[in-house]
Amino acid sequence: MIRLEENEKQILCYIPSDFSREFLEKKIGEEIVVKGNLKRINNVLSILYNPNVEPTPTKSIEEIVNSFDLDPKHENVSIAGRIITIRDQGKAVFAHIKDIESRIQIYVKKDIVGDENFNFFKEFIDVGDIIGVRGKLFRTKTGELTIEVEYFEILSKCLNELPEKWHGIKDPEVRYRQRYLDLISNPETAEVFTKRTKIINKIREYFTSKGFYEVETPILNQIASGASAKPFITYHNTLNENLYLRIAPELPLKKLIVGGFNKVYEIGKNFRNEGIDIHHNPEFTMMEFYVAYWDYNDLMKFTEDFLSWLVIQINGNHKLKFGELEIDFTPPYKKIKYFEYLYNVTGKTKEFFLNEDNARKFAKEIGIKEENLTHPKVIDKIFTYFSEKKFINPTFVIDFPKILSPLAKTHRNDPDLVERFELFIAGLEISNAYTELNDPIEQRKRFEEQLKQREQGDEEAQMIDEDFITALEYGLPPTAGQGIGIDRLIMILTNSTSIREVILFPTLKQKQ
RNA sequence: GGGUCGUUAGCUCAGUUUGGUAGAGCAGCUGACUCUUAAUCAGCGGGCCGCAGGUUCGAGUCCUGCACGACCCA
Repeated sequence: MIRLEENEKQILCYIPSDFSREFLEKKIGEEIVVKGNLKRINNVLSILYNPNVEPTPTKSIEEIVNSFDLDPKHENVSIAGRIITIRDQGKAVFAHIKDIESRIQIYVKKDIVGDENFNFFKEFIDVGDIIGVRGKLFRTKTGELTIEVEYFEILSKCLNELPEKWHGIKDPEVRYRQRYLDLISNPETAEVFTKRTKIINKIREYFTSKGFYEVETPILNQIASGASAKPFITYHNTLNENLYLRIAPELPLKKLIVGGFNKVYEIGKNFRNEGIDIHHNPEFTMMEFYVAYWDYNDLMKFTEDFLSWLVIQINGNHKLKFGELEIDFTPPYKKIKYFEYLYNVTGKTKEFFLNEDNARKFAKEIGIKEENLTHPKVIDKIFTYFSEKKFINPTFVIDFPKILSPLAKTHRNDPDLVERFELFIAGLEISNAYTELNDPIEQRKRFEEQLKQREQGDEEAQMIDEDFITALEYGLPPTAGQGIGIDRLIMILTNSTSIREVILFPTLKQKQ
């Protein structure tokens, strides 16, 4: 269907999604100025994108809905948004207009807008169009807040049909590839992503109130540092060298503590060249923060205060549902010692697991393929095997083996351990933290140990970063630092069981 | 990497067991209706059945391969 008609001085047209020049030429009548010149057709099309945005919205739909909850008193308002439903009553039309947060009903009455405008509305305005309206607020007899339209204008034409109004978009592939359709047609999706923004705003609010500086450190680096992960490699033309996308911002942030910042944090994307599943996306949002003169005990206290505050802000109380689970964020959170836990579930001691032959033999017995793993990785696998999905309420697993933690400070009471914890919630690893290793001589030894593991085939072992060691040589104060997986935290706070449900445009394979 | 499932109208889905003219609801189009809200009523149009092969007189349906996606496992 296509129609080009003159309405006063405007030319309006409906363009089907499969329109072509030939199609237009064939269909356009002789009396119409457009003759198939492509430029001219574009001019006609440009009318669809009206540059005169009038009426300009005075308030968002959300603000109007919230501020006129009881008696709207025929207040005059202007709003704009996308039409999602139209109910034609003959000489009056009801429609709903929405944006990301809210929707409101409009009432277009022939008596009020006049015959010509009313006919124009019925003829040319479709579900999906973006329109602006001005009018008086009232309540219908069923009590719904509604705008009685006095003036309206089409602001942008929707050339395709919207997804079904009742079921929305279900196909996960379409939801991820065309997220805008998901946001338009599925209110639950819109809620998750507006909540995501609110959560991140609240995090910034909290850290700012505690005296932290927010900083930005490089994404492009000569060395991928700060975590055990495979990096993405890219290339800079004029420098003529390969660069790595960061896998963590840890080392640059610690350099800022050397520089005199006492409290810093960064929220940003990390990139890890690894598999994709419900808990992993190759690019994901990480928060890291560092505090001079704190240790990991201070961090645990801080984390309890911060998380329980955040959950109240977002959820209203400390208990929230996650899938089948109920999670209680009331502090204090349980602390479980790494090797104590392993002893309780296996009957084997720290000394047993720190012996490589024992660890490998044990791993084999429980069905872990250990042949291609380094000793630290074997221990890590064993711990994961016994702890996976076990810690539902927020739980700190503390005092990790030193050989798993090349950047963490040796435990004050045990040379085999480091002062490190991971925070688990709903069985997910949400956070990783430690008292920072600030001895440049020991840091070099730890890096050299990593190099050995790399030579043994562990592609995730960390690379030596000489610049970082140099920074440590100038003196890193005693410091504690923590990383928080923001996407996973948002999953828990929005009851989303897949990471793709909290990332607007998750990584997908190119469609052929 | 392995397994299971999915891909049919713009959208949500039937139809696959047992091969035989491609279906519904919503959306769209035409008409009626000045408080509807999954509006209602009457009528109409709409398909590369993911792609490529194969079996068959005949394939949306059976077989093989491929693509993309979801879930589970490693």
